[in-house]
Amino acid sequence: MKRDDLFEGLSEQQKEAICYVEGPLLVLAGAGSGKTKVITHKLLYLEREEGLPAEGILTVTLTNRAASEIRHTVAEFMNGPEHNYPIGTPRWHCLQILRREITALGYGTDFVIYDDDDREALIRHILREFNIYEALYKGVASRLGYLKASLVWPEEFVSTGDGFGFDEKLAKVYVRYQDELKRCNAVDCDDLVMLTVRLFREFPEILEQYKERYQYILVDDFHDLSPAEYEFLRLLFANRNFTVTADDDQCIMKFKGGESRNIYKLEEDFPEVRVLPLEKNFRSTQNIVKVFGSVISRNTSRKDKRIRPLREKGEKVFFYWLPTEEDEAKYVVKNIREVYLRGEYSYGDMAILYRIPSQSRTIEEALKREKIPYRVIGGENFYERKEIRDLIAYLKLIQNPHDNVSLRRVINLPSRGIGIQTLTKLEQESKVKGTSLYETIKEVCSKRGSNQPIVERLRSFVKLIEALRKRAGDPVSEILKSIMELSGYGLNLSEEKLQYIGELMASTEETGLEEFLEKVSLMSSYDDVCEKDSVSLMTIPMSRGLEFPVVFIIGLEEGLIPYFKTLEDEEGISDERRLFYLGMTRAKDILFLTGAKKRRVLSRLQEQEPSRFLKDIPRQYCAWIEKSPCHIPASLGDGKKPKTFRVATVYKTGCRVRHPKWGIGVIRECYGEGDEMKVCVNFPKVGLKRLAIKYAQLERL
DNA sequence: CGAATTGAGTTTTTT
DNA sequence: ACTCAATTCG
Repeated sequence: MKRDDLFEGLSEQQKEAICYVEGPLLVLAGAGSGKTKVITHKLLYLEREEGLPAEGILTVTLTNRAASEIRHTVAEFMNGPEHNYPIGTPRWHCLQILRREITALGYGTDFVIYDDDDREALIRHILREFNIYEALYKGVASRLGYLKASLVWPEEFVSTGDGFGFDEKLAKVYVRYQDELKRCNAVDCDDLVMLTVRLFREFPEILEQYKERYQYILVDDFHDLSPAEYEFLRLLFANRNFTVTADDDQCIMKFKGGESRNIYKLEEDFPEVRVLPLEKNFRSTQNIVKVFGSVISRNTSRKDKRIRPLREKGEKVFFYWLPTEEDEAKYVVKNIREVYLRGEYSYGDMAILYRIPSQSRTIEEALKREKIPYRVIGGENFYERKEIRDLIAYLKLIQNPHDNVSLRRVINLPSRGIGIQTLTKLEQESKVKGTSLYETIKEVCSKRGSNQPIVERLRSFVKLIEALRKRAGDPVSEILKSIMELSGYGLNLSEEKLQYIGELMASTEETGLEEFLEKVSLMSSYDDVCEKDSVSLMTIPMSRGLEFPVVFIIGLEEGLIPYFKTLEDEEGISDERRLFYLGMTRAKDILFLTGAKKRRVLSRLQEQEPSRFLKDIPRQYCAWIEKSPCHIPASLGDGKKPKTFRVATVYKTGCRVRHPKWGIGVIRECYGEGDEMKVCVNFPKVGLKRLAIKYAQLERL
């Protein structure tokens, strides 16, 4: 492949960013300016032109999705299969390092990873033990996560705590929690980064080794890294060969100290860093750029950047203000249909974005009614289902029987007659002896003479786990089968749940146990977004890094955007504005904004005010339509002629028909009446066809 | 010990 | 309105 291919279609600024290798580089990139492209192509450039081995280039992304996209593009350019080059999220990289080096910190290399659920379970257990109001566990969990992401170790927190009340208790819980993890040979998700930093700090020779290995470092979405992740990279940055891309306007992860902290910190830590702006917006039409540009410009304390639209004016941005949320849903669906019938876009090109997950319900109902295919991204995660998590707990226990959290989860699943009383006794004993629960149970069982029924039950449980552990080397699907057979789990499970389990088995195929557990625990909402031809629904943060030709943002009301919980300080409003901005920047061609006057919030009907952010939008770029009881006349402007489609008696737009030759298709448009009616039908394999009902032998489905 | 009923708390976003 | 957890009864 030629060098030119690498630069095809790139702006001068992008090329410059790619070729600059003389020192650290910070690419300040506006939305839609192709910053991920810079990262990907720079990786290829370094490999091809600078002669660096691809294994020696550390590439960091924020999401697994972004990582696999880069991996995929790289493979494409190299005309080869996908390699396991070091491309991944900070956690993924840290995990790779810890698997090799963690013994230095006193853990075993076969440590398990606790996900958020496990963490919560453990915290609840500790709270109960400390006699702290157990319902606080959620708050405690998030505080602990925050502390860890901020790189505050338990012992540090004990000394910095203000010494009274809640923080003191929290410190105690934190210490205990961390101890317990180590005793179970487990790390939680935040530990991955925190422990790697500790490893690098305490063992400089290990850090040296990795600095040598990674000759160049590429970081995408640098602005959203946690302090711990920043520190992890800063340590590796020491040889000063790195490129990071950042946009403070898109920063939506809030960590202490404000939005562009990472960017300022980087400039502080590496004063020689070169800053290169990326200002051209390739993605959105002029109107859209003008609209989101004027919204974000109201934020103070941001790095000044221009965004220059490259594209044509495009369609105006639509705004609808409607009486109720049901009307809003209807309008959205109606417009989806209209845009779809115009023929340029398919359902997969459209996305509906909202602030909180519960907003999806009304929209979903409307879409269902109209039979429009859709998918909710990041909704019910497959791996969050109870039955799946139960089985995963079994798997974790097989890998590491000292994992108390998983043991507590499965010991009475299915019911083995081992209840809380027994468990409490066992826990007391194991606390005295300082052994894991599993060891304690084994000990109890080995005592001869005790033939109480309860001991018998424990024995059969141990027997089960031992038998399963013998299969630990099998592929996961085999292990799962054994679990089902030997444990009797699933004997009285619903057909539906069994089906999910079947799906789980099918999805694991030949994967090994360790590999599988790692994949699961690092996964968040990893859904491939653009695969099927259906409308995507998701929260705005979920949409980060994606783009869609047609975007709807719903619920543009005070209390929702900006969300009422964030209204306390100026900082919160800025965060919300960035969030709104992020959502709008996802749109390529058409952007719809909607809001409703009446909405159900927490089961009560509420009167809503239009979002304050709407005031920042200059009307000349919009078609502004307010249909509310207060009858504010729509601002005139040319708007778009409302496209109405004739609804025929028998054949309607959107319905499915079968043609003898072309098979099944969808009617996109109808013309004329009665006998004279003609329809425009889209056949998946053949394309758009115009047919007269009179002659074509169509069959309505 | 397990099932059923009642009651409380809950919806901000993510790795 | 809905989900999750605790309590009480069998």
